[in-house]
Amino acid sequence: MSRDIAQRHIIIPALGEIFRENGFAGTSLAEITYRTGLGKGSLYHFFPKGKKEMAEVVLDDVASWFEENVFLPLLECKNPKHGIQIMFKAVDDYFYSGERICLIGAFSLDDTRDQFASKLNSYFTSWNEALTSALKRNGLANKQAKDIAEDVVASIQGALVLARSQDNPKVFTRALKRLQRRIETSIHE
Amino acid sequence: MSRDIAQRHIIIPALGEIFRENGFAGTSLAEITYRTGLGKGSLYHFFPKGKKEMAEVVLDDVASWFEENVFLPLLECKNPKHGIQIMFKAVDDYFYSGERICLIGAFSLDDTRDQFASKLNSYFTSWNEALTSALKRNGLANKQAKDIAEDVVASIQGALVLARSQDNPKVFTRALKRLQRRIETSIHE
DNA sequence: GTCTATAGATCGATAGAC
DNA sequence: GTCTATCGATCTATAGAC
Repeated sequence: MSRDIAQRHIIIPALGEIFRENGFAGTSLAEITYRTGLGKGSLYHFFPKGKKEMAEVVLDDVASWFEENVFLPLLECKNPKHGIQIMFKAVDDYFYSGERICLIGAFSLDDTRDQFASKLNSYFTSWNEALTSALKRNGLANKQAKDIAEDVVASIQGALVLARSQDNPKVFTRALKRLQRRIETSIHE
Repeated sequence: MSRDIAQRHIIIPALGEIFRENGFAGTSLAEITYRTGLGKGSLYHFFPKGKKEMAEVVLDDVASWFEENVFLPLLECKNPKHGIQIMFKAVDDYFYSGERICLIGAFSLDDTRDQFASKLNSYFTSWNEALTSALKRNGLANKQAKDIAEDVVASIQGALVLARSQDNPKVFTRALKRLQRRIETSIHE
């Protein structure tokens, strides 16, 4: 790995948090300079296309984390019930039990979406498909599996919105428990 | 009503759509000038505190629409099952069956929240409490009513996020139907 | 009340020294 | 590679003519 790429990777987590806090339009290069400790010259050396490229790299980083820690376990776990357990644990960890928002969801709401449409779309599509697959391997019919998967993925997003607006992370953890119970019930009936 | 206040009310819906499309940080006075047809002089005449005051007035407008069309029916409808029906119809109408986002939800996700915290918080709290009340009057126990209400309010937000990210409003209408069925089932068991 | 003109700050991005 | 200096554009907000 070249030093450039290595250096890029070092600041990606910081970039992610800045975009989370301020949104895409609300994030300035001045703040990125301040928070990363890198001057604009360095930033443009690593990200020649500027702020948009920084966001793209962050979105790719989020997607690959979920690929590895959520979608793959759902798709490949030998015991699909265990795959779903892994998903809920990973989701709880990733969103700091409700104290962190979903960058993909946030970018989806305003016209920021149009600049990153395919990345945002494929994130949720992959999640939906992976969870549907795990549910079907648990014995659910195709239609019901799709129904529950969409419900779960949407509910997680909604719970993050609600937890933020109420400044109460427990809204999120309560939702996760509800969803786990709902899946358990569906599988066992 | 003074002419100032009347004139203010005329442009509030336009302001709302602009903030919905661009977010708070992404909305410029230049675009507001262009879309409303009012010069900056006029805008600052009606909203002396500028962009922030415009957003506050829009948020109040959203809140009062929901008070009248969603929360009050839930709280006061003689037949609480009918109140819930009214809620789902109003929600479907308000969000244009999934083609419109929730401004309150969008403002909640990034640091915009901190500027409007109490308005965002009370919107969701009121919704939650009104729906909980209707569910209890349908015979549900307090705990279960609170549980379902939080689930429904969060799921609606999440479905709006998902519908936008997938550019597919049907994700939203499917979610509304799921939630209606879920409530029906809870009440009748 | 509504406009134009513009202040003063900040924006994203670039240039060039080192 | 990283910095400082700076460009031109755009930002919010104000001033003042009408």
